[in-house]
Amino acid sequence: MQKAAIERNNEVIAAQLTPVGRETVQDRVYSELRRALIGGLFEPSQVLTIRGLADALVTSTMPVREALGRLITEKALEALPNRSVRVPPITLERIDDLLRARSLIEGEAIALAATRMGPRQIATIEAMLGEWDEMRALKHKKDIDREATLNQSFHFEIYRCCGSAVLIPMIESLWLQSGPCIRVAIYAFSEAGEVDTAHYHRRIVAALAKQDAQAAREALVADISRPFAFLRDKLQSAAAKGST
Amino acid sequence: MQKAAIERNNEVIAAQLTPVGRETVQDRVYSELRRALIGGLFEPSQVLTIRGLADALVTSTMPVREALGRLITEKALEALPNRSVRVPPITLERIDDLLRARSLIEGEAIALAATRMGPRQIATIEAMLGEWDEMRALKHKKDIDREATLNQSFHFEIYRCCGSAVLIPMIESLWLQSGPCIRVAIYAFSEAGEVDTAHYHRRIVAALAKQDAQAAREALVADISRPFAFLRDKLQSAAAKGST
DNA sequence: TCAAAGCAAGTGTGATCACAAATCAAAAAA
DNA sequence: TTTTTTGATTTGTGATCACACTTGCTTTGA
Repeated sequence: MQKAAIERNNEVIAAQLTPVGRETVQDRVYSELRRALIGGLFEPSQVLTIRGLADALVTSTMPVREALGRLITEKALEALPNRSVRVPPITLERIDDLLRARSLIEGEAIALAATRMGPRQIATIEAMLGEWDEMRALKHKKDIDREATLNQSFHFEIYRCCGSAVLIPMIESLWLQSGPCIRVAIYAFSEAGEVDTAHYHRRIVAALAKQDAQAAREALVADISRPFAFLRDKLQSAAAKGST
Repeated sequence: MQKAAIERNNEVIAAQLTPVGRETVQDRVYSELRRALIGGLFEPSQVLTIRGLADALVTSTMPVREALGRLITEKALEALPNRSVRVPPITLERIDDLLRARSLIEGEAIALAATRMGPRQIATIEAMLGEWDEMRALKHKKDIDREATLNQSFHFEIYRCCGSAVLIPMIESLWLQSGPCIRVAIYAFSEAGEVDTAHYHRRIVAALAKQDAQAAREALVADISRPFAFLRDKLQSAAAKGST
């Protein structure tokens, strides 16, 4: 019986081949819509149609409708009584609500991560800090998308260390919900003279390196509060102008 | 022009008729599965098939598969690599993880509610306390389902007062995830001599009546910790027995 | 001129079918 | 007896179709 030999041979093969995976169309549609939502590619209050998205993504309606259903249950999209779906509109209450929830949960996650990150993980996020500086050095083209992606990677690299399989999906859901709001603020930021995001990230890294959970939490809250505060002011002044 | 008269007539009609609503089949399937999950009707690790559920619910596969997809994104169900779906198995880590998340978020929700509940709302949950006592008075039949439903109503009546449209869906998601676990504990409770749930609820109501957010948070954490702690012990002793 | 009725295009929902992958059982080979 | 292979059944996925509801526009009537 050559069972052992066959087994060994299979292991050799497995070591050289990378798993091809078996992603469904629905998963791709879902991921794509997620990406678009977090990245703020859709505007608040914009309505989405199944057939429209299916055409844009070059598939049939079936994967799209299931992906939309999933996004609706995550509150990333909103089902109108007319059965059409739209990205939720921005309101003052919603902004405050989202910021409070994010501070609470992401704060907890980073506090947990602070006690669990080893030098290996710290090095990873420090490298991201460097990457950020690099990007700012050749700042002639403001690559907002790249900035947003890097920011996201930075945060989730940390959250992943919190060791909670329950908190992380909740954080993802919160990013999904605040994506369209945030993007509005990001655009405004880049017009109104850029604030130094890297500074806030450095504070976070410093706190994590010292394993200071409380400081990390505070630094994080300061970081995520900025776009919300900015957006809040913008909305309030717009409302004031509109009412006069 | 009799426009005003017609308008008035329509109002009269509207006052007598109750809106018929337009719930889709998918919504009903989703609600039903939610109810079953929170109520612990499915066992941890149990696998569910689309066609099986469709037969059980007497519909076609279409509404079921979309409902399942939604429940998977909420982590109420789990998608296996084989593409079959099951209710997530219980592990020690998961229990601790769920309890921590629930304490954090439901604690925050009740703290917010404590400052926002008026005498009207307090009266409502006090009435539920009374209903509980009533039920315990004629305790000859242990109606576990009714107890669980009442417990759920009690908690969500409070949470609804927190004024956060973001936190409440997260809490619902957490109940969905802990439902199958909790049920195991509940059954064990009713065997092993019932602990007085009403006592914990009374503590919560007392704290809320005094608008004492911190006390309310602590009382709540004590309340929701019990089944988790019980389940934790049970699992640990089972593991100890299994390994010897 | 204007409001209401009627019509047409568009949209979501559910059912059914085709196909590929997985699972399980029986049969064949070692 | 044990392992492998083969075949049948089950299952999830995606496409397509039929139907009902909504929406926006045109036409009709006052």
